[in-house]
Amino acid sequence: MQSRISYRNLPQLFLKAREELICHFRPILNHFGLTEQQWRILRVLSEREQLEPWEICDICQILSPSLAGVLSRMDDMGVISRNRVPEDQRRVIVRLSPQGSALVEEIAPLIQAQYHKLEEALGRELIDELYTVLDKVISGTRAPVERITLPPASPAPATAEKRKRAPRSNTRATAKP
Amino acid sequence: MQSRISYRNLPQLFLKAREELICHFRPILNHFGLTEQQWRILRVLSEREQLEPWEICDICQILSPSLAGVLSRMDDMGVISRNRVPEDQRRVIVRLSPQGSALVEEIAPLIQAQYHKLEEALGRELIDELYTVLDKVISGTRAPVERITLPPASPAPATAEKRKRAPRSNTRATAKP
DNA sequence: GTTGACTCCCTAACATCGAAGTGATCTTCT
DNA sequence: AGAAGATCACTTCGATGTTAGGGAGTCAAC
Repeated sequence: MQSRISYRNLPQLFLKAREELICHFRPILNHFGLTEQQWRILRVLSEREQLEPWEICDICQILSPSLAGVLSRMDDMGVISRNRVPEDQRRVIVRLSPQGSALVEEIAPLIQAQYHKLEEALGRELIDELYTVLDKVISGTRAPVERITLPPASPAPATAEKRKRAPRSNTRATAKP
Repeated sequence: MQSRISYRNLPQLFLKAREELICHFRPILNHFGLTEQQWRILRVLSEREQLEPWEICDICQILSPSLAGVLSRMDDMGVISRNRVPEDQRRVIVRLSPQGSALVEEIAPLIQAQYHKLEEALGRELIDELYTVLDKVISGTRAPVERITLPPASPAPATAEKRKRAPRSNTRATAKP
């Protein structure tokens, strides 16, 4: 039978390409005890002054449940502040603290420098091409992608009980003595 | 001061673009109780017959610690088999089980169909462009990217104790009674 | 003014990521 | 043979991704 997929795994290629880039920045962030997500938030806050959580979710590609923990930790670190909106007690305003601003000022030049190195290695053209293509994929200015219809549910394989590692074979052990 | 970064956040754009694609496939995989990583592994195994864990890590962009758990669960599900290499008891061979092969046969046409819809919406040219650009980024056939040198360690902000949500303001509460 | 729908942020539970480290096995050198 | 070093899968720990659901606040219809 062998029903093959004629397309290369696109999401996977994205993952690989992204890793190829991010690996040049990760050491910088680690150096300051920051995660990638935390930096994304810091950077956006430094450009937008104040944001609400749902905006951060949208801009930074972080799901709401993740963001709750991330913001909580950043608050504890003292790099951001969270305050309820008086008019609507459901909403929250997130800002950089002075500490947070200082941190961004300290890191930003390093990130900028690394981007420059990256551009030198990859070439200006490729970088521009990247921005262009990625924007095309992201912007919804195109025909909506149809969803295929799914067949009736095939029962999911049984879930686990106790997991075990690959068993050792006794080939050698029994042969030894 | 305001040391700005003149480059748009490239890793983030990758994330967004990738999400824009993967969101069309996630429902299919969820329908069969599979995660994205599990499917990546299944797909690769269906093409390569047998692989060792480190190869899967490399091909599927999964870190070794993650893979341990993933393979363990997939083993429990009965879709793969793990066996030690007799000649080298450190190594492990991973294969599809008959169940696993059947599962791939069941899912592959759906994935293929969704790719087709995707190509219809995005356009053949864009898809091809994507493959080309991503490959350029991935393939090491270019000048190595230099690493900037890091300044001496700035002490990481203090870590957390107990986290708290954004405090409720009492504006309304105190004004009410 | 109370109910019901809705929005927003949050928690819970589980899986994965990312960094660091462990144990067992194999290889090489002495 | 024996010791040092390398390899490989695995584990540990804290943070984040994903899915599902809960609690408080707002708004509109009744």
